[in-house]
Amino acid sequence: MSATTADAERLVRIGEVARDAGVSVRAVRYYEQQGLLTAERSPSGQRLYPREAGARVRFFQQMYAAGLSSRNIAELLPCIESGHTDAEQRAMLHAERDRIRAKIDDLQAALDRLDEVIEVTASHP
Amino acid sequence: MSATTADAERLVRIGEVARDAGVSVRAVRYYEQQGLLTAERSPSGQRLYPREAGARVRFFQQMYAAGLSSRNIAELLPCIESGHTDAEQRAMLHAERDRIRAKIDDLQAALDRLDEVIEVTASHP
DNA sequence: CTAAAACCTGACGTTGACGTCAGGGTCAAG
DNA sequence: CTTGACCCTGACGTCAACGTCAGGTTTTAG
Repeated sequence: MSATTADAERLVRIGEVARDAGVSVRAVRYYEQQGLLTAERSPSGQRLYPREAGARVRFFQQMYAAGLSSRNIAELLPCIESGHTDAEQRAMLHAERDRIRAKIDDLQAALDRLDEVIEVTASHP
Repeated sequence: MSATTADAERLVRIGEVARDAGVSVRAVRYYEQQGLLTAERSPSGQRLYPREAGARVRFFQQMYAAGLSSRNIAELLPCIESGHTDAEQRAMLHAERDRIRAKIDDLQAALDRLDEVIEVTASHP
């Protein structure tokens, strides 16, 4: 009830965002440089983030882990925030999805090969 | 029947291996440099490979795609060829298998997130 | 008030799997 | 015989997501 204008102050500094997301401070600055993240500045110039910043950074990590580049993620963000996509964005989304699917299949195939090796060599200690 | 000593001559040059495996000639030379591949040499110094070399290179590609390094693959090869492993090798094999499994899960999670975005934005053209 | 902890801006370093260029042999075909 | 197509050995270039160091300001704990 008392939270309409009062908690706009609930801002955190970069170190907390980094710890929250499990990445380095350097990484968070890098994301800003890549246009993935923006920050207010304190009078002395320190970055101030809303508390959701940590979750946002974890999302970046998830996308990076899936093989998306900073550029891809940057293109992805407006789609999420606006809920709207143009033709080019839809094409990108589908291409990335297909790429990830293919990669999962590749990984599964590689996993099977490794398991073969493990099984065969398990009987010959 | 006539193939006991006669087809040791069935050797191919690097370009054919590369085409066969779908990689660059440079890549094949790189694999040799990493100790993954050995080649005979013609009198003039050209590399000569047995015809299975293409399949071998495709195997490398599969492992690279799974995130193994040249070093990992190099450690893997003797396990395959000898069918024997020591403790360190078994540890590596298990570690890599677990890593790949975890990566598949990560990719699946990322895929789900992407699909969410695609589904949401599909209704808002 | 002071020292440690955290932040700032550059800017160069790292890593791996190649790409690419330089400069030069080799080999079947016409 | 010469023109391509293919091969050779270095050796420097690339790209992305940070790591790391330098040199300096700010915030916090005591």
